[in-house]
Amino acid sequence: MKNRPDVPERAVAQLIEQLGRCTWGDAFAQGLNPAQCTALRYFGHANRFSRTVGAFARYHGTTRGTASQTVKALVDKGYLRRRPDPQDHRSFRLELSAKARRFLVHDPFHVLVEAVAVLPAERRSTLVNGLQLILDRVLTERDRSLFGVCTACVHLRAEDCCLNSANTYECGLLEEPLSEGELAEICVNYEPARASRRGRVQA
Amino acid sequence: MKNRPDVPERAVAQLIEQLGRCTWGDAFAQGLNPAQCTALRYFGHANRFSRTVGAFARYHGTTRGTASQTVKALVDKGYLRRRPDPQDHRSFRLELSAKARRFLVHDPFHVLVEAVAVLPAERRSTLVNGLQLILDRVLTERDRSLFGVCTACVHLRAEDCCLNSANTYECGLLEEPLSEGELAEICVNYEPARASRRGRVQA
DNA sequence: CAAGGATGCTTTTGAGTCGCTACTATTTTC
DNA sequence: GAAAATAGTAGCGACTCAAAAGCATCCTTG
Repeated sequence: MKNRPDVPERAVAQLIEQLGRCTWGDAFAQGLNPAQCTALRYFGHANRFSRTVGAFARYHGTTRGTASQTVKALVDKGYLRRRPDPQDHRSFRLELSAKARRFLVHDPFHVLVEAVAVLPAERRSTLVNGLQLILDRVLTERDRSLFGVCTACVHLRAEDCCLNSANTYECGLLEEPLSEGELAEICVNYEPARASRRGRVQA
Repeated sequence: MKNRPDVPERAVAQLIEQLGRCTWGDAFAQGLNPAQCTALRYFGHANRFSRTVGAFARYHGTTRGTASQTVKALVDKGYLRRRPDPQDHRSFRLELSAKARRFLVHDPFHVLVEAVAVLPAERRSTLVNGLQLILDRVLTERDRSLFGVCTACVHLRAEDCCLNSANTYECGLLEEPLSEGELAEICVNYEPARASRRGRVQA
């Protein structure tokens, strides 16, 4: 059968596009549109500094106006609750309702997750690394914000002062303490720990 | 920095979603919308059996009606030419115009392709395999058509009859000869060569 | 060969998204 | 304090998309 001659980068790109498109199409299922599904997933995994309209707009690569409409729809439908930010009175924090959490359990997105799950762990690991590299690169190219978890962020400060088993963390940028659980949530202020972000010189 | 505890399939899925979304947003660039960009790319890589409205509709996971509109817009703008299918008088074959080829050269999609290109070839290879597996699985789950190249298709017949350097190919399904160049194009009649497609029993 | 159904495609229609511009309110900077 | 930056909202217009209805052609089956 003549093993394929080379692995053109084209093929990877095409697969990514089609897979993306695929997950996109699911979303009309439960009366929510794709943007709204993405938003719910986002607010389910974003840390407390990032659960705002603006941060979601950046994550989704859209305008604040559009993001505002998406969020409004979700609030009206009872999936999100908004409460004023105690520090910044222009801003609102958005929280998932129980209804939203229930939705996420049956998220059609799971088909994709399960499809990934059949790969052996090692395989998944290379996938994650590869995709993350590609994503970082593309986002940098477009001057769009990166999003990532604290454990890979340059701003994370771990203060294992006294006991070594119960060390505390904080965000060096915002100077806010971080609970253990929050370390795995994605953040709008993420900056890769290793200097993998090229360019970004001016402005 | 506490290396990450496990590689949850969630992460892969999330990356795929974000990357997909990312390429989606580009597309407004040149006066074309995302669907139209995808269509141009599709018709640039689909083989002659698959350059029809219906095949594109299946590829894109949309209705023929919607696909028809997309194609019509591209024809009106001079990106696609349609000519009647000599065999089936209901159908039309769609061909890229020179304008379309020029567009594809500057396709914003290339940012993604180039981002992929920085990975070493071996890495890309595992990426392709992994993503292909995921995609096949997801598409099967949704009862959607798979698309793939002849070289990986069960219908390919290679007839290296006389000279071994100049062997000819044909599609066993359509019983049509295939040129060497066509082997790398994607086809709507693709069926994976290895029996990797589970289920699909009835109808 | 004729009837019925399947297939390929188009058109229309209506709901709904998205991005743009303009706007208010709050915060920050100087 | 005034000016600039930032968070968010509101309204508008362009446009997508899916659904349904319709037409032409092809294919079966008697």
